[in-house]
Amino acid sequence: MMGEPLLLLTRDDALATRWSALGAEWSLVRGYALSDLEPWRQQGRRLVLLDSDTLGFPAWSDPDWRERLRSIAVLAGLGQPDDQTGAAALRAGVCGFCHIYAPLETLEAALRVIAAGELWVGRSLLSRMLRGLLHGQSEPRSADWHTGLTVRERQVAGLAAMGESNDAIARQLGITPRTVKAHLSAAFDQLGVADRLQLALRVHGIR
Amino acid sequence: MMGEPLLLLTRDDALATRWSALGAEWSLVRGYALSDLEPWRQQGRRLVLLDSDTLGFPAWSDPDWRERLRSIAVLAGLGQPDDQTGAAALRAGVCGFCHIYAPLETLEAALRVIAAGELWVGRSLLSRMLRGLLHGQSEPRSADWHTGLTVRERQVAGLAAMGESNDAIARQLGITPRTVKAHLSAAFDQLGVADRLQLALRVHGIR
DNA sequence: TTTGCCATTGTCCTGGCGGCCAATTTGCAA
DNA sequence: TTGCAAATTGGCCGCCAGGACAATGGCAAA
Repeated sequence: MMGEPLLLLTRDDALATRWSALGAEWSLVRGYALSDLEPWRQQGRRLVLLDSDTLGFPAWSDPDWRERLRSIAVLAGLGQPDDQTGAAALRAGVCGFCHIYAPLETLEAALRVIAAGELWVGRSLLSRMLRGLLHGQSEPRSADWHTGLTVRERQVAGLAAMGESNDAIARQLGITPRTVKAHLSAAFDQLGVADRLQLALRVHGIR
Repeated sequence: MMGEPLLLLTRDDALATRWSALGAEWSLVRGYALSDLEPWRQQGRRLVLLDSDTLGFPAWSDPDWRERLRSIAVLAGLGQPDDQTGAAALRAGVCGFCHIYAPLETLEAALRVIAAGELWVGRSLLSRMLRGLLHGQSEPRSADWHTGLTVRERQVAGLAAMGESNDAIARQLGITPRTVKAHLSAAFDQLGVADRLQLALRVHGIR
């Protein structure tokens, strides 16, 4: 039950619930704002899991980030782990990033890596970085699958794209399965896809 | 209807049918064996779309490949576009590779690129190459999602992972939807997944 | 030849998914 | 204040997917 302290920084209670299963390996502490980072570091803690989706903080390009993240190991959960955002987050000083709704096994693996002082970078960004090296430029492509979607629709679409069922999504978000279907339908229309598999392919940059 | 000649090299009639839609941009010629490459080059043709799945040709490590592929632009369709296979194919001299059942838009884009003398390399390989550079070694991980699957099951699983419906798969393979379901069920059991979305995530290296 | 794997197809059935029509509440902007 | 957009939920209905149970023919190894 012990383990290194891990700060879960998110305003999304559903997300915090999802992350709470990490308690088996780390001592979880819930945070709600960026200002929680300062005391965390001063207490000698290092590990942080950061939700960049619901937190509504400054842009990654903000130079303040480097100071905020100094000497702490932050894993950033991104709504859309694409090249732009991921690279920006890395430049800002995070030690890694992954999908905001990544499976717990992935989060655990990533946290272990950054806890060991390494970097954890998703395949997506790596691919684009290398493509940029080869071709001299990187195309944004599917980086913005979520444009036109509302916040809630993004959440639902993100979970659906990770293989979650409507009921599971409903439970995690604390809403009715019916509402999940409503948001999903809206996302389908917006993205021009017919079902959740097509949506998943879109979200993950396939086709 | 004109356009640069493109050699479709496959023994899989269903695949050839699928590829036939490329006829809008290129003058398609069907090939059935590796020996068709030789006259193709001698006629001054360059573009080739190669099915490495059903062709049953020598391993990519075979040094003959470089000679066979000399001065022609070959896009290799791989059953499993992973780091091992992709890298080997590139070393063998192909100008690019992609999923054997990649959507036509992807094939078209790839063919245009290699027709222009560029390389077309999937994100998967790039990611792993860079990961190898960062960590000193590359883990096989999800590279072998197809182990334990029969040839037919791989075909079906591959198509399902690209978002095709059972009926669509049946039509493309010339079999009954019922048979597709049989192969899919077998694939589900083998891979330990419950539905086609989970299978897609597995196939594409997510989770 | 027997055994076993693979490909193929059939029917029945259940459950989840997605579409369609409709309603309420809340918060923000004109 | 009067909208308007977003979030929420309800019911109904049709379809496809996947599981259960079962069968046949081909082909290769033992």
